[in-house]
Amino acid sequence: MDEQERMEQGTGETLHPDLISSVNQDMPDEEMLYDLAELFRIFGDSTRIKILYVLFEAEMCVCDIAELLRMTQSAISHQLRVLKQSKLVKFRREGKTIYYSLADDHVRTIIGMGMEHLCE
Amino acid sequence: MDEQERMEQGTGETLHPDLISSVNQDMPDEEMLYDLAELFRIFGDSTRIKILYVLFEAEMCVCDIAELLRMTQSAISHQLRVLKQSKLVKFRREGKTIYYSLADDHVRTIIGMGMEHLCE
DNA sequence: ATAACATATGAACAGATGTTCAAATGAAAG
DNA sequence: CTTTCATTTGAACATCTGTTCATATGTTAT
Repeated sequence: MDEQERMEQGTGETLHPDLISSVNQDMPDEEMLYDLAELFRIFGDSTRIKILYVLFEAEMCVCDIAELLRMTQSAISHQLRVLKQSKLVKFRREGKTIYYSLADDHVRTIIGMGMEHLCE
Repeated sequence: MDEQERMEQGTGETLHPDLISSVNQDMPDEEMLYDLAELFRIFGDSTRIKILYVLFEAEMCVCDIAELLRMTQSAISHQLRVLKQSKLVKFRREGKTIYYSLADDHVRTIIGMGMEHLCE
């Protein structure tokens, strides 16, 4: 076993102690990574993805979305609540009906990235 | 109910029928949207996000990652399996140890997009 | 006021998900 | 072969998640 091998395999405690302490310093704080995961978790449900996709094209009221996706209005409303809390959609009231739309262009970009990854 | 009522759209049928049929035609097929959601679901867990983040910096073996994240090697292995199946990480064997690394640059881009959305 | 309608909400349930634990591979060394 | 080490795997468990159902809120019209 030569010197290089010895460096790589370490002595017993850890396999690559230098690498570990080096990477440890560059890690963003716990909370940010948690928030990041939480953001992606929102996109990680096909009902929500469909809602966002549908809102790509136009603002829409709850019952429109419900019919488009052939789901109950309640289910859609629950998911819109999640999307609202994550600031991914916004809404405006017009009489009895409430129109939802995408909050900003990041949604488009993020979903676009996902599409690109799939089409390979 | 009579015919006149039916024609007048007051029957509770739909709020915006034209919009619905228009958007309906532009919808990608069900399966693609499902796959898209599934891709994002992978990013939607903080353990997996941390693993990916750590692999930004260097290829690493399972026990390194486990120590960096202060988690059991088993938990890490289970998650690496998920990431492997989604083609987000790749690996190579070198003796007893297995080195994992990012499969391609899409991972970086997608996570980057998420970061951008958060920092607003 | 009441009725009709669009949406929201809470509780409950089934199914999915992440971690742990114990045991099983698989590879190198003695 | 046996031991040791790095990793994988399966089952069990507790937690989380999405939908449904029934009910509540809020708005407009009668």
